[in-house]
Amino acid sequence: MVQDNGRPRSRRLPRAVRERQILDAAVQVFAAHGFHAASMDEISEVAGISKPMLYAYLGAKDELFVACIRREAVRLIEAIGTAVEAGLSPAEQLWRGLRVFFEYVQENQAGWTVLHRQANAQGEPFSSELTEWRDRATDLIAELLARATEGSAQPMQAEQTEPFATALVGAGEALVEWWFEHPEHAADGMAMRLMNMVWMGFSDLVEGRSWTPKS
Amino acid sequence: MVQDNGRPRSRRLPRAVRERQILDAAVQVFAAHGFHAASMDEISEVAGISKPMLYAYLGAKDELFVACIRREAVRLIEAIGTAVEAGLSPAEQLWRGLRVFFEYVQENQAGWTVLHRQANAQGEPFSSELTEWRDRATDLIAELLARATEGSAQPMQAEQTEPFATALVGAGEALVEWWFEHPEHAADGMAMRLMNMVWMGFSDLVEGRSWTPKS
DNA sequence: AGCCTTACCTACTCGCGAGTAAGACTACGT
DNA sequence: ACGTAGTCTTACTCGCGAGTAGGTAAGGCT
Repeated sequence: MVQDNGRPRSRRLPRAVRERQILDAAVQVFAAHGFHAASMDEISEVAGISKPMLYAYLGAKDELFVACIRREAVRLIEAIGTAVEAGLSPAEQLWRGLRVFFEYVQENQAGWTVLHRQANAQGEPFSSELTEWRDRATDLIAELLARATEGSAQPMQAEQTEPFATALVGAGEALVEWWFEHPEHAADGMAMRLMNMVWMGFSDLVEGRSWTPKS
Repeated sequence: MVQDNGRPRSRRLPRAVRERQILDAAVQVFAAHGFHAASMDEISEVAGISKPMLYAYLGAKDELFVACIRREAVRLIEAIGTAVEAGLSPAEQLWRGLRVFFEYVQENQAGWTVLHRQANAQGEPFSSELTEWRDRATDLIAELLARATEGSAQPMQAEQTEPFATALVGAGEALVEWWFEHPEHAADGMAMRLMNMVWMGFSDLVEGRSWTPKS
C-alpha cells in the first residue's frame, strides 16, 4: 500500500494541478504493484481525490497508464538530449549521456520502474510506448558509435552499432537494478563503471587501462 | 488468445504427465498475457484439462506461477552449468556460457519471457524467485572475472566484478530482446557479439582488435 | 463380485475492482 | 441575485475471474 499523503484534501484546485497530482500518484502506485494489481481506488486515494475525477481528467485505466509512460519517457529523453551537446567528442558525449541517465533514475525511481519494468511487461499497447523511447535512445547511441568509427580502419555499419547500442542500454538498465540494492554509490560513479566497461572492455581493464573523464 | 491444441482431451493420464502439460500451458499463457491478465480458465483450456485439476495438481494461481518460474530457471541454470566446464580459460568459459544461454532462449522463447519479463514485473513474492537465479548467474560470472584478473597488475575485487557481471547479464537480456526482432541471426553469432563487446570494449573494436573463438 | 483410489467433470459462489449516474458545492461574470 | 461552467462527491452497477462443492467414471486389487 502506497502511503496516503494525509493532507486534508485541498479543495477546488485547477485542473492542471490535479492532473499533475494524479500522474504523480499513478506513477507511485503502478511502480509499487504493477499495472493490473494497481487499483484505480488506490490511485485516487493517494492522489487525494475521488475516483470520478480520475476518469474525468485522465480517462480509463489504460489511458492513465499510457500517460504515465509518456510523461516519464519525455522527461528522460529530454534530459539526455540537453546533456549530449553536439560538437563534443563521442566518448565525451557518451559519458555525459550516461551520467544524466543515472541522475534521472536517482531522482525518479518510481518513474523509472514504471518505464522499465511495467511498460515492458504489460504487452502490446504499452510495450510499444516503451519501445519508441528505447529506439530513440538506441539510435542516438548507435549514431554516436558510427561517428566514432568513421575515420578508423573498420567503420561500423548500422547492423553492427545497433545491437551494440541495445546491449549498452540493457547493461545500463541492469546496473540500475544493482544500484537500487547498493545505493551508497554516487550517480557519476555508476556512469563511470558503465563507461569503462563499454569503452575499454574487460581485457583492457585487466591490463590496467581504464577510461577517465577529462573534466 | 493462446491456441488450444485441439486434441480431443486425452483421458486418464498419469499425474506426472498432466503436470508437465499444465506447466507448458501456463508458461505459454503467462508469457502471452502476463501474470494478472492470464486467466486460470485459459490455462486449463490450453492444457486440455478442467480447472479443478489445475488446482488439485499445482495449487493456486500464484503457486502455479512460481512453479513456472522455478522450472525455467532450473533449466537455464543447469544448461549453463554443464556448458561451463572447469579447467577452461576464463575467456573460453564465458564464451561457452554465453552461447548456451542464447541457445536456451532460442528454443524456449516463452519460458524466457516468463522468467525475464513477468517475474520481474510482478513484485515481491515473485521477483525474488528471479533474483535468486540471476544472482547465481552473476556470481558465476563474477568469480570467472575475478579468476581472470588474479595474476594481473590490478586484481579485481568483488565490489568491482559484481556490478560488471550484473551489467553483462543485463546486456545479454537486452540483446535477446533485439534478437527477437532480428531472428535471422544465429545463436552463436549473438554470443560472439556480446563476447566482443564485453571482452574487447569499444575502443578496441574501433581499432580492429576483436575476439574470436579458438574452436 | 465388490470396493477404493485416482482422474476428471459441470456448475456453481463470491469478492474485487473498473467504470458511472446523478447530483452538490463554489466562484465568478454580468 | 442568479446563471453557468468547472470542481468534486457519494453511492451505486456489473462483469470477470479465482476458487470450490459435489459428483461421475475408470481401472486396479482382493
